[in-house]
Amino acid sequence: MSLSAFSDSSIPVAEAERPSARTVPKGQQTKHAIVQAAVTLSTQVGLEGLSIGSLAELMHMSKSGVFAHFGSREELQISVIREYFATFEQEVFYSALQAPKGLPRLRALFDNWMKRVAVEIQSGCIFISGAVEFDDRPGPVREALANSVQIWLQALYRAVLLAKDCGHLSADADAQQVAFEIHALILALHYEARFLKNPGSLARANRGFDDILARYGVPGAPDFSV
Amino acid sequence: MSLSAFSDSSIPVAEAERPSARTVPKGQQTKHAIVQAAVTLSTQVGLEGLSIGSLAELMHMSKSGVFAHFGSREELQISVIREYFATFEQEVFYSALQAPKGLPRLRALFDNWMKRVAVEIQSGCIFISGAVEFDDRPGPVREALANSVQIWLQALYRAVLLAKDCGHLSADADAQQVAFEIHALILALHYEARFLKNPGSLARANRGFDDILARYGVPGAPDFSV
DNA sequence: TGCAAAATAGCACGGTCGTACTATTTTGAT
DNA sequence: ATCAAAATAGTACGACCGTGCTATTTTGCA
Repeated sequence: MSLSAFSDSSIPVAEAERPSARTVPKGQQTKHAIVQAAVTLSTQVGLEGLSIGSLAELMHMSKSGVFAHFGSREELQISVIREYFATFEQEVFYSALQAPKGLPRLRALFDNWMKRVAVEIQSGCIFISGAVEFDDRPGPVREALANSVQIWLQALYRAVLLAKDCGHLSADADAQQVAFEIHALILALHYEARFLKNPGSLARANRGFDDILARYGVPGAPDFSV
Repeated sequence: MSLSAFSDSSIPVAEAERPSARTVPKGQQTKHAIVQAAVTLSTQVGLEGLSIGSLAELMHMSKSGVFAHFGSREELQISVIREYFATFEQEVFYSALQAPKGLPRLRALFDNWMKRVAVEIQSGCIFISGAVEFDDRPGPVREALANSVQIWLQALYRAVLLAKDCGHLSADADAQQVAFEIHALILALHYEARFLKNPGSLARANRGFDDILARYGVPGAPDFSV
């Protein structure tokens, strides 16, 4: 009936999108759209708070319609983690590779990370909420989550190492220690800004990073003491 | 019937305890015992994961029996927060007041905190899990939680200030910044040790603290460069 | 255009949750 | 020992959860 032509809200969102690349099956398109929505939802309510019912409602689909794409809630959660990690990798890691090796790249890494967290102060971060939700719950979800984080922290660690190799950081700087302290700053920023709503947290995280560089940095290195 | 004399497991735990102080009503005793159990449970599954059913089972009581003491789940959660904060205050804060003012007391504060977190790596920390669970959920529970944390962070901040006043920390040290970075170290320790199970986290948190003191400490101050 | 296959919907089940209501047991002062 | 009050148990309700099952609709190649 012609009325349905006006009820756009009842149409699955994927249907409204450009079918950019042909030969890509419809189901896969909507699945991707579902995962995208699930990521947004998870940042707000956590991976545990993510329910198939609320996700279906958000997608204007039936519960079973959503469910069929994943086969289990765990598989949905893992898909969310993978998608979240992929965009994190893109926004923070790959985009920092454009900066010159050494200290500039390390700073780009941190700046990109800070940019993300600044947004996540409003929305939430799956790597942080997920860590709390799954620190005591073994299983594939926990593994996927821990794996993603470890990969990223390893990348950060290697960036510090590279900065040492370039002579931009003191040779006796403990790279693991530096990475740990950078991670610490981000976690404190998230905690104090998002939960406590303390003003000035962002500036303190930035200053903490500068202090680390001041401590281990080598005078004359590029991008030193900004 | 005499059989009941052997079924100790069906007796509420509070009944088995010494009724130390007379005139203290029975209900209040069991309520306290319930809160204690609820704290233990909450450290493991979070304040959100805490359910009246599982708590009742743990206490060998009926759901309604437990429920009646609080009137709502929120009130139970708030009781848990209060109790948790009270023991935190005792273990970390008050017990550090025995140390001399200034840097020694600040170090005692940090050491006590570290001692707690070292245990909570196994059990969990309500101030951290609660922050994630309630960062987006307004209400009395969130308020009770944020209040407790703010009080503690204020105490930490004042301890840094005092160390400055005593001349143990450089006069141009930013006390807020120092407190922020100390908090950051604890959060990173909890994250990397409890969730990622990275070895060496404890040592890195300790070393981070020493580095802070080395950065702002005044040579000749008591307890300097341990 | 037809038609199998893929995608989605509908429905039901068992489970857990918080909590209201009522009944029973236990407490403790007299 | 008595007996009101306090503490605890029993039961039920509606809501939401994940998920299995069977229809129905939609897709996209022949």
